[in-house]
Amino acid sequence: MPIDPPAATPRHRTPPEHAALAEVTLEAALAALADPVRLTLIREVASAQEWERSCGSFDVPVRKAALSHHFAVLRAAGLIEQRDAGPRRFNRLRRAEFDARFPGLLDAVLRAQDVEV
Amino acid sequence: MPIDPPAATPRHRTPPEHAALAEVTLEAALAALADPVRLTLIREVASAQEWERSCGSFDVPVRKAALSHHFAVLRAAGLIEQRDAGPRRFNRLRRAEFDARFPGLLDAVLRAQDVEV
DNA sequence: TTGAGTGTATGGCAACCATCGAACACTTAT
DNA sequence: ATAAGTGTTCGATGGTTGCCATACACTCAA
Repeated sequence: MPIDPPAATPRHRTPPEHAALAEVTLEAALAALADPVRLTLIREVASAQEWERSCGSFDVPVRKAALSHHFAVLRAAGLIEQRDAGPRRFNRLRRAEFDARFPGLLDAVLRAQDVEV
Repeated sequence: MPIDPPAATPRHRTPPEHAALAEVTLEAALAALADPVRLTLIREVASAQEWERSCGSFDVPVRKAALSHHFAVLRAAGLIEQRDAGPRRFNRLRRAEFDARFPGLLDAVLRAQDVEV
């Protein structure tokens, strides 16, 4: 593996990669949603403005390394898009695109009520 | 645990237990659907008559022990109901009940098209 | 330049899950 | 009684996953 030459101009963080929805399988989409932490993330980002929430602004009981992993899974499933702004990474739900790929799935998940205890 | 007394009349196999839909969590439902073998089972049982397909009649690339496990997961997720008839165990999709618990979810999953290769 | 803030990458670990072979239980037919 | 067919349970195994701590990379402000 070649070594990067020192950058003459200040390097920028490599922007996150996003999945093409056409290549997301149903199984991957369901697996991404079948996790309590990721479900919380999706619900919160769904109920916020686009690009409003940065990755660290979510109240989930995991450390930031695990959180970063969960966001990578959500990106790979085509569920969220991320954009860097300064030191933070902001999120939006890819609702229209995901709906086009899996019609009704995201709505059904977001509408589902949890059981009363 | 008490020992069963010898049965005077011929004993019957204990019928399968089915989940109460109210107690099925969204996470459990999604996890049950996020497996290729189980997805195949659900699709095939959905496109057949009720009580038409016995457990062994599905064309999935696993042995019967794993198959039995997958059916247990689908039962626990409230997705299928099973009934014994002779030596076989027949299946039906609990479509109406599952729809009432998670409106639109099963339809979205069954409507989802797989990616063309 | 230094430091604080934010997020990612890596390595390790524990828990979970899908699978199998084997043994078992039950039903039906011979 | 025997045998064939169907399905479950058990124990073991290998792979995956979720998590953490640590180290690193980048941005911005002081």
